[in-house]
Amino acid sequence: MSQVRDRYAPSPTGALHLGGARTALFNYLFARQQQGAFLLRIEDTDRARLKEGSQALIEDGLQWLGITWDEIPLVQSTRKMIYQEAAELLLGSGAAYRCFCTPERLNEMRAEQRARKEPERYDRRCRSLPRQEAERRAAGGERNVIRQAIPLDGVTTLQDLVMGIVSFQNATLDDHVLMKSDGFPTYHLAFAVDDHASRISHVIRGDGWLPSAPKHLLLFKAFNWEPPAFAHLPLVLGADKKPLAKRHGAKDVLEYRDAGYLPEAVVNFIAFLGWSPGTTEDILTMEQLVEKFSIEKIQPSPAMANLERLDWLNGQFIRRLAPADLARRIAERMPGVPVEELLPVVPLVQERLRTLNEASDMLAFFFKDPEGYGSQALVPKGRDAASTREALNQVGTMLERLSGWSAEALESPLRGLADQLGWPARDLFMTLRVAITGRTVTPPLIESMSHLGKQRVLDRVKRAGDSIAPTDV
RNA sequence: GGCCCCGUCGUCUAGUGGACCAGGACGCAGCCCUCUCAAGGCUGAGAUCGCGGGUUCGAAUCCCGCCGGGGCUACCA
Repeated sequence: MSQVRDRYAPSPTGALHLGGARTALFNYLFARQQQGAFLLRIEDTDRARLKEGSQALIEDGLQWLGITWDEIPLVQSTRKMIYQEAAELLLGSGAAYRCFCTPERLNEMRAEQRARKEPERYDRRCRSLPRQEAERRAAGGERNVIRQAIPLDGVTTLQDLVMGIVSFQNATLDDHVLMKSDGFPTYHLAFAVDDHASRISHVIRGDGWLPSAPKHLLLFKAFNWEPPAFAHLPLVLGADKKPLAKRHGAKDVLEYRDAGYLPEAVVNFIAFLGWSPGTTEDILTMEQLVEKFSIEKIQPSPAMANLERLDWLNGQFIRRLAPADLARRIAERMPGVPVEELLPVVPLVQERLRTLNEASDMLAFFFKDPEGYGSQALVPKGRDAASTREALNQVGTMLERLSGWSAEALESPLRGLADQLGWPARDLFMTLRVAITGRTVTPPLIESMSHLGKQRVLDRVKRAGDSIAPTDV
């Protein structure tokens, strides 16, 4: 079989959301695995819906995920002439015809069809217009569109790689518009012309296109071109069970980046939306996905995006990162903190993170003193302020005299002191934790103290002790 | 309305006639570990495989009907 070539063909009407990203990913995985080519095509033939900057946004999203394309993206709006020539070809062979019906007439026609509970379809009034007459009127400047002349009978059968065999009665198909009166092609024409021109072997796209797939097949036939293989992907649903694509406010993938998700995790997450390797493996890198991907394993039923799973996956991927790599990624999110200073403390939080953004909160105390303490937090349940202050004093004195400052050197003296005070170690540790970090949830205390350094620890212990107001005593 | 697609724990899924009184994962509950929180380990609750009929010695798996959900039905993609 000849080379596999596939593509992702978004229309630039907004950002890249998870559903679109998944379509792109599946195309990418398949092309890579088959050592073929993955292309990007910009479908901007609808001038009314164009959004400025959307193409760049989509490209940024794909690049962030590591989905790269092999050729310069085809932009449809630059190919107007080519579509027009293709339409002429169809006109010549009778596979298409000019239609002069006005929007008003079409509206009336549909209203009547609806009233009679008939299928709403173009009634083919212009289909019987003699060719010469149609061309004369068009040449005279009369507004017209070009419609596909669908065969009046017969069956068109699609061998879909995901959905299986799907058959359509030609009689139920509409003579839809191929060329608009503004000279731009509709999706259908542009799709066939471009996929043929790009020698696309596999069309992997959203299943919203399934109902028009027979028309596309018929178009290829009319051109006498070899049609590509089709794979229609089921919808991705949001938590509200509404299709992601249509859901108001479907999130841009770049928002996941900003929220502290790893592209590796997002890729893994969307790969499993409607696909699985057929084993119990659930953490796969892009390379492994390329290796294991197969269109046959794509589920034909819609998948709901379960964001709790993304959180878990992200944690898993964070844990698998080399500490230096993690430090670098965290540094990007903590302006003013150099990577070198993050390097030693990042291992303390690596297995506690679910997103990159949580790191700055967890690590903040290494870089600045706590804002202040409520004695509430400092004083353990069942203790009073006076004895807490006394405990802090004794810790200070003890630590000051300590010669070593490794975690090992710190631990047993601290436990010993707790014993001496008659406090459970956990209580003393909690008081110290709050004194040193200003929070009750932190990385491991002793190691944190060790990394923080003797002087800063002593300062904070003293400040905490002093903060317990005499009135509390 | 018409055409088309889909239907296994809350969610993602394994499963393609016997090894399935349905396996894994997320989430949830409990226990263990433990200086907090996580991570990790163990245990548990959770699916009469949408429903009803067939076919078969035997069906989540094949057939038919029904129901439910969704998509498309534009000079949008």
